[in-house]
Amino acid sequence: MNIGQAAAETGVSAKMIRHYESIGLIAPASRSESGYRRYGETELRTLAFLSRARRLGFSVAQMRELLALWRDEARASADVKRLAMAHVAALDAKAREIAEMSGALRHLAERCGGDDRPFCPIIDRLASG
Amino acid sequence: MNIGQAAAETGVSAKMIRHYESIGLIAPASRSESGYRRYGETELRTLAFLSRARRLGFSVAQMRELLALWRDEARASADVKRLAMAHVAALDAKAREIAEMSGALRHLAERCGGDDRPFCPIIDRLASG
DNA sequence: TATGAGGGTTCCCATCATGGGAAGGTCAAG
DNA sequence: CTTGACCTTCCCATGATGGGAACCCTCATA
Repeated sequence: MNIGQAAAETGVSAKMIRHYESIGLIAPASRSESGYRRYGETELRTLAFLSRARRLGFSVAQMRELLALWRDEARASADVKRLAMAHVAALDAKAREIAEMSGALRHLAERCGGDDRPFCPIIDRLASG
Repeated sequence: MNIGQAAAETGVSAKMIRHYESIGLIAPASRSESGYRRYGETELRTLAFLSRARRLGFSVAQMRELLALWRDEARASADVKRLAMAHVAALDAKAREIAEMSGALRHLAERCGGDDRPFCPIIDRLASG
C-alpha cells in the first residue's frame, strides 16, 4: 500500500507520515522499486495508534513513550497509567488557564454596554489596569 | 528610557518589543544618537496595554484590532464587546476541547490497574479502538 | 502508443509567539 | 582606560502542520 492510501486509512496525513519518519518516531518504510514507500498491516496499526494518541492531545515526545510501552509486551500498566495521568494533569492545567482568561474577559464584557457610546470597561481595563 | 527598562516596566520582553515593532504592531521607536530605541510615557502605555491583552490570550491580530479601538476615541463599545466576546467563545471552545481529551484519557486511566501487570486499557484502546 | 491525471519523491518555506546566541557598538562606574 | 552591563542586527530554533515547486512514476483511456 502506498502512502496516500495509508494516510486515508489511518487519519494521519501523508505529510505527517513522512514527517514522523524523518524525526524517527516511526521506522523508515520499505520502498518499492520506484522508491515509493510501502505500508503493510504492522505499519498501519502503528499509524492508527499514533492517530488516536494525537487526537487525545499527546505530544510527539509522549507518543514516543507510548509507542515504546505499546511495543513492550512486558510493560507494567503502572508505567502507562503514570504517563497518562501526567498528561491528564497537564491538560487540566491548560484548560483551567484558558477558562480563567475567558472568565476574566467575560466579566469585563458583561460590564460593557455594547452600545454606540465609546466607554467600555474592556478597553479601560487594558489601558490602565 | 531604553528598551531594557521599558521591558521591565511593562512585562513585554525586549525581544518581543523589537518583534512587535518589526511586524508593525507598534510604531518604530525613536532612536538616540547612538541608535538605541527610546521609550516615553506614551510608548509605555501602549506596551502595558499589549502586555495585558496578551495575558488575556489575545492573538497579535486581535491585539492589532484592540489597539485601533483603544486609540479611536469615538469607537462604539459594541465593537469592543463583539471582539471580546468572539475571543471568549474561541477560548471556551478550546477549553472544552481540552477538557474532553482529558476526560477521555482519565476514563481510560481509571480502568487501568496501575500495577505490575501489562494489561492496560489505555494502550488497548490506542492500539485497537 | 501517446498523453494526461493523479499518484509519488525531496526540499524549502510558512505559520505563531517566543527565546537563544553571536558579533559588535555604547555607556557608566571604578 | 578597562570592565561589565546594556544595546544593535541577524540568524536559528521551537512544535505540529501545511503549501507548493520541481520532478518522477503509473495507470487508464483516446
